[in-house]
Amino acid sequence: MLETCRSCVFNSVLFEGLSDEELNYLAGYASFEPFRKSDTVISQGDEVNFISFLKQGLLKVFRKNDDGKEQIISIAKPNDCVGLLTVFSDKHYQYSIAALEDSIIYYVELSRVKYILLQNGAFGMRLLGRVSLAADAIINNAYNIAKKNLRGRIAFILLEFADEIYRNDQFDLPLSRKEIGELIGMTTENVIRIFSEFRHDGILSISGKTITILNKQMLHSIEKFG
Amino acid sequence: MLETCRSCVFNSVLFEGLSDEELNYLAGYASFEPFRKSDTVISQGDEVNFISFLKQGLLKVFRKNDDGKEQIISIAKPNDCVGLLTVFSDKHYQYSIAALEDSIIYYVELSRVKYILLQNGAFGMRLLGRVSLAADAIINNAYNIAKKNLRGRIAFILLEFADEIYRNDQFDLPLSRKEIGELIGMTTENVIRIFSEFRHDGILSISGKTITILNKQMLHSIEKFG
DNA sequence: CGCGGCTTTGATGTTCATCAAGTAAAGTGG
DNA sequence: CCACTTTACTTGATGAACATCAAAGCCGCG
Repeated sequence: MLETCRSCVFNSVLFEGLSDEELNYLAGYASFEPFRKSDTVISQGDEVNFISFLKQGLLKVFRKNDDGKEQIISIAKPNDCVGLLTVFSDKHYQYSIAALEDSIIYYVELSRVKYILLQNGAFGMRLLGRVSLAADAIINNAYNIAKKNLRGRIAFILLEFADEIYRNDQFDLPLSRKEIGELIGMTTENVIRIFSEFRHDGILSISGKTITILNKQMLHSIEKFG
Repeated sequence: MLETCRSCVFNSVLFEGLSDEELNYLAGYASFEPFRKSDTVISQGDEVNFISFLKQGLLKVFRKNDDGKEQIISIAKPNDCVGLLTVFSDKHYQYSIAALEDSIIYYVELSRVKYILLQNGAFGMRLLGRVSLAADAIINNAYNIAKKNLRGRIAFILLEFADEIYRNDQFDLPLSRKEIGELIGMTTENVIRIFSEFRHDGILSISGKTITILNKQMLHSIEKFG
């Protein structure tokens, strides 16, 4: 298992700098699990026993509002440590997580991570950095989206899918129109309306879930000034 | 200095569990600085060399938008570790900080904290918990405010000042109407309009900066359903 | 005293959510 | 595999919430 771990991205992201002994201690109890599209990975309220790492696929992190509506907090992409932020602040997950595509998740026992944390201060410092960065990203994202108008928000997430997730100007949306609304805080109807608008303006070509970005420059300026 | 430190809240909040030796190592190079109302404490871009702790007073943490407008991220109150979140993720502050009231800030050298972090894993674990909690709080706050309507947002921050900061239903607002707008994402005009509305409805009594909450129950239900 | 920033109120227009209604697609059970 | 049900998608009409613009009084400060 050690060799596999050393070469796995999980290692390079989170566990770099650990000794072979430490890595073995973790790896011996590491595991992985495949999920099918739309499977539930974690339910709000579940006990936090593992650190989870998305090896392959795409997840949505979401929670239920007071009024019963779902709100998507973030999209996890490959090589993300899922829910790293809450692992150290709560014994129970405050969010649910579901697979948007077929996914593979690696687990390492949290108790073992904590054990090593106590021995190895440098590891703790790296973790601190990563947790802080993750928090910064979420906070920045939330503020950026909140201050944009609807067209700007749609442009923003389209560019995110194209540039950050699929690295291609044509891709299949892994989210329904409704879910997109839940992600960027607007109604389903307006998501559709603005998609149509962008299609009429020749910015997008849309066929069901398949999106092709035709005028990226325009999309960028809508995102910036929206 | 050791005795002072042991009894200081800074200690109980962040440095509990450290040995006398460790605490001395930090305390020997701790310092404090008083600020007058409206003084700048930290400027966006400053190098992060210290962990700062607000002993007394009130601060605003803010940043400039792309369009030049200021946006208030959070209000720091006594016993808060100011900017704890960015200390471990960046070498430079991404936010500016200014004093809303006369304040006293304690500093501990970051390099010394990091040195102890390397020696003492338990300290790292506590820090991780605190950083995660701070992030959770900011994220929750942002989402909660964003989904409220304007009356709900005003109710929310009035209750925050009354219950969390001043612990009194009468208090002097430390923020201008404009700053309140920057804090909860609305225009100055609408802040004023809703203040007036609340006054007419007998919920508040307003005299310049001095606010008295007359009908707290009403305010709570506006905050909840807004 | 006069200037600039803060406060206040009113009028106007834009943006967005909501409601309604219909079509298309995707599960589901016989 | 087909009828049936549900869920997703789409467009239009309407109204509410909110920003913007305008104008005037107020206050502190050099």
